[in-house]
Amino acid sequence: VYARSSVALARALLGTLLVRDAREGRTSGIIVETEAYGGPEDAASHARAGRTARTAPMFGPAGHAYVYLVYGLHHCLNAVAERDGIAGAVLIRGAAPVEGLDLMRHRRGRPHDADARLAAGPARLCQAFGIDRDLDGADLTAGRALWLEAGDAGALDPGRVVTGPRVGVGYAGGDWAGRPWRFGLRDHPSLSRPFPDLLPHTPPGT
DNA sequence: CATAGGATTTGCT
DNA sequence: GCAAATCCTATGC
Repeated sequence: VYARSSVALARALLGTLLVRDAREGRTSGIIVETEAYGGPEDAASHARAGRTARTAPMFGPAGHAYVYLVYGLHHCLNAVAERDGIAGAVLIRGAAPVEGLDLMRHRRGRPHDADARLAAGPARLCQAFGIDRDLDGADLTAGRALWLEAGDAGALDPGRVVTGPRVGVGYAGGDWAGRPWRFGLRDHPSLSRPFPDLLPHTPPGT
């Protein structure tokens, strides 16, 4: 299921249930926003520098977690795609909380946040689900600490799926920053941020 | 070995 | 709207 292109996997993960089992309890949520990242050819991907100690999981077998620390204080969760030896991963950017909302709120330490915002954003999601680098490389198909369930993904309305440019990758050259590799459910309250309005395509520089 | 910068979030102006 | 928080990685000398 995971051993396909990161773009295909990013689209497919929408509507699936992300489940975290920890000592403090169980938390889960429906994934509503993802982003695809490629291999060394993708100037916006961590794999752009080739295989390193940090990015090794991206080059490993599909269905494992790639968790990294960003800006020195936030964690982000990816599901590894592509076959073993080929780099590719899907950043999980937002989920609609289903189970363990109290635990999520406690982990977040922000009692007044709306339910839908508890895991809206890649770093908020990791904080709400209690995900850190201890889970880097974890097997998401083993069903132990962290896994994905098909759930009622079939109930997802394909007409609600929208795409757009990936977030925060403006440093990437060429057309990499502009590729519509971000996927989400239109107008969902648990998006990290709105998708840009779909406008008629205009050539660059106009 | 030194240093620049980041797949973010939050709080203040 | 802007900048701080904060640390690890990647790169260059």
